[in-house]
Amino acid sequence: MTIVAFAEKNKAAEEIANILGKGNYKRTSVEGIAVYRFQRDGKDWAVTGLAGHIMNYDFPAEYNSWTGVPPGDLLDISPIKLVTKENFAFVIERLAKEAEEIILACDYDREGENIGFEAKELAERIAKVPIKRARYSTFSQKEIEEAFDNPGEPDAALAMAAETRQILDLKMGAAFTRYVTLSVREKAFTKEILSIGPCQTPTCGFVYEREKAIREFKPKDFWKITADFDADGNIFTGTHRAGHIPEKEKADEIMARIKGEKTALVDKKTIREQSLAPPFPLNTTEFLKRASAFLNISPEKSLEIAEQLYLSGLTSYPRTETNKYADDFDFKVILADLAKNKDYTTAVSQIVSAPAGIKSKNGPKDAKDHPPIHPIKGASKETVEAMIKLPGAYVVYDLICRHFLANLMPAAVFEKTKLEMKIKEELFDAAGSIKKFSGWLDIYDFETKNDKFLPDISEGDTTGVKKILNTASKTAPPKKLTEAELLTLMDKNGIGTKATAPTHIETNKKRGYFEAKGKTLSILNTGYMLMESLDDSVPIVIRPKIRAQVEELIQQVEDGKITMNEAVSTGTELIKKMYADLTENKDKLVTKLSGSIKTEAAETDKKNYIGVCPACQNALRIVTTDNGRFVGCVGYPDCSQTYSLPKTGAITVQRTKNCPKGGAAVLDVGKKYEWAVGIGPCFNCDQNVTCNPPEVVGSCPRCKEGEMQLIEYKDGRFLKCTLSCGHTQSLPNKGRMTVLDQKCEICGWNLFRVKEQGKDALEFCANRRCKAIGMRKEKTE
DNA sequence: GCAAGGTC
Repeated sequence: MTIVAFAEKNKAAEEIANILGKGNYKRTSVEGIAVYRFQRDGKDWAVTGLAGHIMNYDFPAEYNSWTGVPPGDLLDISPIKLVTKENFAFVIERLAKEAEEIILACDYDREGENIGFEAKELAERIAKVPIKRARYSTFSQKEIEEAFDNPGEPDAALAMAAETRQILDLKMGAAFTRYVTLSVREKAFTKEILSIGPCQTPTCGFVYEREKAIREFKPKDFWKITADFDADGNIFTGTHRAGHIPEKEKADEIMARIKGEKTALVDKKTIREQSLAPPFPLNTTEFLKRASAFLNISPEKSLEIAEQLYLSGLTSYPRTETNKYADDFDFKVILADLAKNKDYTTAVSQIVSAPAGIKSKNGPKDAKDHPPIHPIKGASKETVEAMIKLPGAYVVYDLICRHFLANLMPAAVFEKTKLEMKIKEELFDAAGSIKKFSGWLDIYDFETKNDKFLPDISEGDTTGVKKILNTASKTAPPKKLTEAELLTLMDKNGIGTKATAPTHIETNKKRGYFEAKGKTLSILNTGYMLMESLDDSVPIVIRPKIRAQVEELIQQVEDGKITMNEAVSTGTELIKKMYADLTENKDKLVTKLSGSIKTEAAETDKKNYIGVCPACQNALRIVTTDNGRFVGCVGYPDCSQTYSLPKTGAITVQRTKNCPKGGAAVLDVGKKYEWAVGIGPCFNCDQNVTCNPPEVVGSCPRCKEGEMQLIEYKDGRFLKCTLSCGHTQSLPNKGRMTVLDQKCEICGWNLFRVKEQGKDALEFCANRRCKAIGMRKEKTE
């Protein structure tokens, strides 16, 4: 008989076997899954690692049909739990047969308890043996031994808390997703799924809120007064104390008081040292934020790289909330190894030779899960790239190493100088900053902090005033949300976990709700329309509150205050209420979303795409029917915006031209003329001369007042006076003709250049009344 | 086909 233990993952199982077996264990394999066997106190032990959850909730098969089951019905039925990783289930059953006792040894948290219960459920189908729980937070000899010497009882409440989340998330996600997707498909053809979820939707909500703030932003005027001071040729700038002045009169008053002043007084000078502490050790969220901000790598990719670095033994486990090292953390071995990389040698020797010893600047979070992300081994760029074939592998490794080193280095020190300058009675502020001691910044050069110098002057000194400026300006709209900011918002609001935040961001990208351009996120039309309609109908869904409410129910289950069933039914009621709000506003939702989907389709149909509908912001495109053609909105029938088009002639939409009168687009009709959508033919327009300036070559030799204009038509070309004197002149009809910038020295007309195929190009004056006529210059190409 | 959470 054997004592069987289940850990959350293989790596943990091996650690446990190593510690409990005192380095003496045997690795066996069942169904390709490692089982570690060893002896302890005369007993046989078997430890295996699962792979996170091995079961998952789903609806019974008869509810799989999206069209056959009204989505709302999903809220009234109970999902069932099914095994998703059969090979692990097999190993659990196999080990249960030989077990005299089972110890659940997954991570010490809510999901870990739940994963243990999955193993428990499968094992209990096979054998009735005592099932215990080993609780540990680190893989130290002492903690592991204690955890397995005195295992406790499994915590059903904790495990059921996770179960509550699983059921409520599935119900809400499935019902909402099916409903929105199917409703939109009634009006617009799309194979895409429009998903809604308790984490992904608030995540999109953050991007939407920022975008909305940008779109609704109204810039405000302000004035700013600055002065350039001259201290013995050293020029520095100060800003008037009033800062941003919203009223022009006020700024003008100040200017009037100091106009023409040539000297200023150094009224006050303060110098203080400011130290900048190194960053806390890296936890997952902080790591993802920095990788995005410094390296421009998406959270999803960063986590994937960190996972590979971890599996290759280069860095530690990448999923942790902790940003504090344990008291007995061994920095020395790692530091010695890091010195192998020449980029780190100097920093390492600084750290190990510090008189006060090696000291970490620890953060406040100790989630008792894993140590902060840190390097395990020092490696060169070539080594890392040879081990991990992912773009960005080395820069991510380098970031982790530099962060680790920076954290152990002394604070940087800056000297901050403030000058209060007085021009008459008006106060101006100037600030300077000089790095006195670089400390950790030596190794961590991701954020550059440039020095800003001020001249060496003292209180009571006077300086010259070179110029005083009153600059009119406008307040700037908020900036687009960055991926790093989004991660912060998610973390603060409890949306997702350290390990899932990147997935939620990725889901939104995959659904076409928002996209990343470099570090910044931009909402896409579908995402904006979805959020806007949800904001109108079920605003709670796009805000973090929805997660918080479910989280509170879960917490009550965890605390044993309510049962899982009670929590599920309360939670389901909450979802039903939201679902009712959603269905009540179906029309609005569908109109906006189907319009946005059709707009995307129209935008890719370049030939017929016209532009944005002024009435509804969807797409305008050319519609051709048996009765002719016109420009219509994809939002039809909800939007009936239309424009007529000329009845004949091939139409080409000009992408480079905008109609100054506000036509929706400018079209070429045949090769004959232009037409502005919503305005009409360009030749009837008073703006035509501005839009299509005639090409003139010189003054009219007959009336002397008009200019000779080049007229080109299908069958030929000639010159015609722009005034009504009626003078015309023919031009050679063969070859490609261009009017040159160069002028005829005799008559002042622009020279012409004609190139016939197979012949040399000719440049000449075309003026029949010019004395230069006939003096054609040959030009070889 | 739908969620979010583990882990690979």
